[in-house]
Amino acid sequence: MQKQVDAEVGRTPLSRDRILRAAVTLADKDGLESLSMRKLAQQFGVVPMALYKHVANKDDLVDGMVDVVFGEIDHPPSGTDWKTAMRQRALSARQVLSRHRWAIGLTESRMKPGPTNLRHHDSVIRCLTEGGFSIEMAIHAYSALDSYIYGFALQEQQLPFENPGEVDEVAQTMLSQFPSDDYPYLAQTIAEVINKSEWQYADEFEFGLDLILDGLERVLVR
Amino acid sequence: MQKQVDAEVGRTPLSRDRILRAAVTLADKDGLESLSMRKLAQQFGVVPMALYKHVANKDDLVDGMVDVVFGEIDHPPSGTDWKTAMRQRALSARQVLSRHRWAIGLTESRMKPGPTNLRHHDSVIRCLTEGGFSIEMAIHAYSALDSYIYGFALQEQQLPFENPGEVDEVAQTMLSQFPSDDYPYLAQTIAEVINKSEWQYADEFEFGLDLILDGLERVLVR
DNA sequence: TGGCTATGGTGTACATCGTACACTATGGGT
DNA sequence: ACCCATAGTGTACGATGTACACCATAGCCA
Repeated sequence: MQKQVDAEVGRTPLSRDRILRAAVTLADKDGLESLSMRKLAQQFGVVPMALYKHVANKDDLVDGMVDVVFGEIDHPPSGTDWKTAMRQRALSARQVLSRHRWAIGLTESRMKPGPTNLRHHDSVIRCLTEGGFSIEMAIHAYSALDSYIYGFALQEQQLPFENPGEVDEVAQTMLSQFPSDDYPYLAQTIAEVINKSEWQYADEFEFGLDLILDGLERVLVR
Repeated sequence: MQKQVDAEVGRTPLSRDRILRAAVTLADKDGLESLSMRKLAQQFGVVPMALYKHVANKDDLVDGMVDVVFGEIDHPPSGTDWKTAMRQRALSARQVLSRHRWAIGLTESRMKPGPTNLRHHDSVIRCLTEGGFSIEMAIHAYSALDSYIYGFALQEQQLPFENPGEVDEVAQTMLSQFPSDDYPYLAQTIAEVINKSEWQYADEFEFGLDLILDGLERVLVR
């Protein structure tokens, strides 16, 4: 009987994996805020409580989603020097985090990291130690790099514009909003941004990244 | 009549400011997750809807809370070189963010920054340009530093332990949890952490911070 | 002095959420 | 032929944000 319904609706059985994937795409589209068990269940043509056979509760769901996202980040490739490997990983991480902007503040999950996470950490530390870092220095380096990466993603997420095209417009209205005498330096900065057309915040990423990587290299060889 | 009630209960009139402060301390105590309009209203012995005379809705409330928090961050002090000034600001920011851990992921508020925020930005840019940075370089520097600061706070917030005392314990259970053959480098790292007693993640902050500051100095004088 | 209106607090009501709990159908193993 | 683990259903409850209509007060102008 139920089987017939399933067949009619063209329903594949649920699974933690399918649920997590659907949840991620849903969050990508509408934000995590508006992701509810009910809407998620609807995606599968299923009653909300059905999800709870595969997921302990909403927190568990979100933990799983975060794990999926972090699984998308490339490991530092082997076969190159640590610097380009870590650089590549950083770029991948930024891409992934900007694809799943909702995941950024959410790393409470990592209180109990999944295997995906652990494997990634292992890869990174391996890359660094093989590149000549002591364990202690590797910790320093890893912490510095990831802080920068997540922080950048965080800032990028909360800019008052979404597309590069909007930058000028937003900047203009900001300038007109407040008397530039109140915030002279800020006003000058905004003017500069308007001036050099095609400025994108995303381009800032590599500047800071290289600052850190170069700094690490310097303390390494010392 | 109402006045009598107010007097009996010892009630001062509400105000946006009082509400925001109460909300912040409440969030500090129990986390933002469990901050509800009802609980907040209860703090004042008032019905939930009363708050809406001073606050547009919960988003507006949170925006206000974030603004309060960012107002606590020291501006870069004038009268010193840019490097120590910016260093001091960074330390202050970290302190504030670790005092209000809930505020870290929440900067969607800054989509419409309050005056507090604008004034702070102005201060920072001023500090940098007076220190010899071009506007373009100041943007680079500001972005790099703040990305690092927020990212570090984010990471710190989501560590699997709260007090330095727990570090060893957590590390031990982690080590025993997974076969160290699966994650050899990670295992080695954890062992190292256990080994050097009194390791605190907080100490990592200054390493990365100085990495960035030194890097900035170098590109400045170049 | 008396009444008008803006302001701020009240009460009720509703939609939406996460999820506990009891149920039913199914399909594989004995 | 039966049993039982597994997966999906249905109903129900408490909590939450907030719309809307209401009322008390205080300050103002006549």
